[in-house]
Amino acid sequence: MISDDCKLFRDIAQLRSVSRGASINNISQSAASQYIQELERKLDTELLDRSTRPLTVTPDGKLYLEFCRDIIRREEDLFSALDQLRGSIQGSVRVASIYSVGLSEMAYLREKFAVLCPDCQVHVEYLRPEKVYEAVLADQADLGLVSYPESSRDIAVIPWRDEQMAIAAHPEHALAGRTQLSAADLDQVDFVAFDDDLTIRKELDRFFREQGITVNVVMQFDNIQMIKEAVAHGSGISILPERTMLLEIEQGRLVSIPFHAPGLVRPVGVVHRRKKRFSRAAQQFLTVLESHSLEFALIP
Amino acid sequence: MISDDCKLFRDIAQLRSVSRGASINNISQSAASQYIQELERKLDTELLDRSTRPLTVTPDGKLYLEFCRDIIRREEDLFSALDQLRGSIQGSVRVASIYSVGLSEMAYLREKFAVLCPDCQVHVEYLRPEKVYEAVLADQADLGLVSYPESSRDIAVIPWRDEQMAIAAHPEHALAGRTQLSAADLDQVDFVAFDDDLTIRKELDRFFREQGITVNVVMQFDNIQMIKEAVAHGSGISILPERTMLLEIEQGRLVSIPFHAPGLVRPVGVVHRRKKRFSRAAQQFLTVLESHSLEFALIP
DNA sequence: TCGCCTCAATAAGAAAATCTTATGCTAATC
DNA sequence: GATTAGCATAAGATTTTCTTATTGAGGCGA
Repeated sequence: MISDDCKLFRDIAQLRSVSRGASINNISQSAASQYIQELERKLDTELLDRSTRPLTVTPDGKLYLEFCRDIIRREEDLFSALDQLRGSIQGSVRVASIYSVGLSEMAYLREKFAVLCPDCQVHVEYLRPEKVYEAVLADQADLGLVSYPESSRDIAVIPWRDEQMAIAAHPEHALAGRTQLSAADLDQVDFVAFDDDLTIRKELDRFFREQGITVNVVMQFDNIQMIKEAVAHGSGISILPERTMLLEIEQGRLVSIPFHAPGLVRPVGVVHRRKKRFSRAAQQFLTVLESHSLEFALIP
Repeated sequence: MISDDCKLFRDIAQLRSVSRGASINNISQSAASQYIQELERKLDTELLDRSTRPLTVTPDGKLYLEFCRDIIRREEDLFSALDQLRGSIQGSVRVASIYSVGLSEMAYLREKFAVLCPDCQVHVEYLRPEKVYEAVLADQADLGLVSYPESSRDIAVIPWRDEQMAIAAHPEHALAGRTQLSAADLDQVDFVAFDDDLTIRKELDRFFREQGITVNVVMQFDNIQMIKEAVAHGSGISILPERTMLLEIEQGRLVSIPFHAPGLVRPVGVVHRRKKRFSRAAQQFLTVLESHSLEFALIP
């Protein structure tokens, strides 16, 4: 450490003895003597007056002693500041999430995390999907929760869960009473869709094509919230991750109709910067996510 | 210097480049790289994030950067403080003198010194002879002016001048009219002497003995001032360094009578601590003293 | 996506610094 | 003036630091 030399000088000056200062610092008397001489040569001054015994500290030496004490103090401050920073960084995880991982689910995740890692902190920020990637890339978030996660050179993906999709319909809708629907039932239906540049839209389009049906896209939005609003307003039906409708179903604003559509799931994953080591908190949060996806393989 | 490492880190962090930081500090890129790694190992943290280009300073690195800047600043402060101290010490000389080096002569010495060394300062303190030695030994004075200087283990002597001795008499004294006296003229005269533990007293006693005369010691004092008072009061004659009487002669309170007494001089010398190096000012003051003793080999 | 360029990391060994042991020298003390 | 304790010095070993040469990786333009 930078202050080792300072400690040696301080001890020698305080004890007024080269040899005792040396032994305290676990070096030979000779090494200490040579060190002091070298120091005096560098500073071009006399720090200790060895013509008396015990030696005395010259005025210049007193200045230098002050300097050394200061350096030692400052290095200690640095260490504690680093410790604190390390603690707070290691003990915190910043999560950027898309909106559709709902508030209530996130609250549940936080609770489980708090049990596992009581001294840690989670910061959750809800962002639009592309902003989630940006946040992760810019190291503004340690973990990103996105649907249809895509890896790239700088982004790695940890799959989290595949969300079951279901029909979303207004309670009064013609299909609302049905307990089970097949794809064929959706042919020519009024449909509230995702924007056509979104992966989920492409997946649904592909699904319809495979099933040989066509839907009548009456509106499209770039987020689930607006789609649910439109469906609740009676503009048409839609296909959404079932768990994202739970609140509206409970409120009687929507109904969900299960339907058999193998492979029609929305994958959600965790994205993170490649090469970045996870903080302790981030590792714990991942553990929570993992156990959560097992626990609620379907709908909680 | 202690802050060399700090400078290297500061430059690397500021320039966001290991290689440029290295070249600024005149070391190879490799050395700088190894240094940073060693530093990170010691602090057990990552200071620079090399996964991006140009590299970025981590939060820990920013803390360390602050630390480095602080150390650099403090070392600069130390240097300037040392310079200042050195300047003020090197530019000052503390002189301890016996009283009989008169005020007017000292004023003259100061003038000559001021010409030779305009940025320097002299501190003169008048002390009794034994106190002069003490002051020099205790490093409270750089130079001591004493008569009959004695060297010892810790005290070295630089002879300065031998002061001519003359008879001091009251203007009305029987001998006052004489232009030249020999020792025989002093036989049985009333004499104001120095205390018998003083070297000058012993020297005079030896002189009288050698000349085969006896004086009648009517009073004795440990300092010239009192002797002059007694002589001026008419208590008797005395033998004093001629130059110490100049003021009283001018005032008509005393007369001095030259007399032939080879070997009867009062040596005055400069004493100083052995091994102690003279400050620049002290050296200059010695030069002044030397040239002064040549200039006024006798009485100015 | 492929070179290309720049920059950092690493390897190996040279150079320099620091340290140790052994011994000499000096202040302090009696 | 002899002894003791403590600092300085010498010589050489050890450790650290540095350099050159090379490898590996990010950034960038075609």
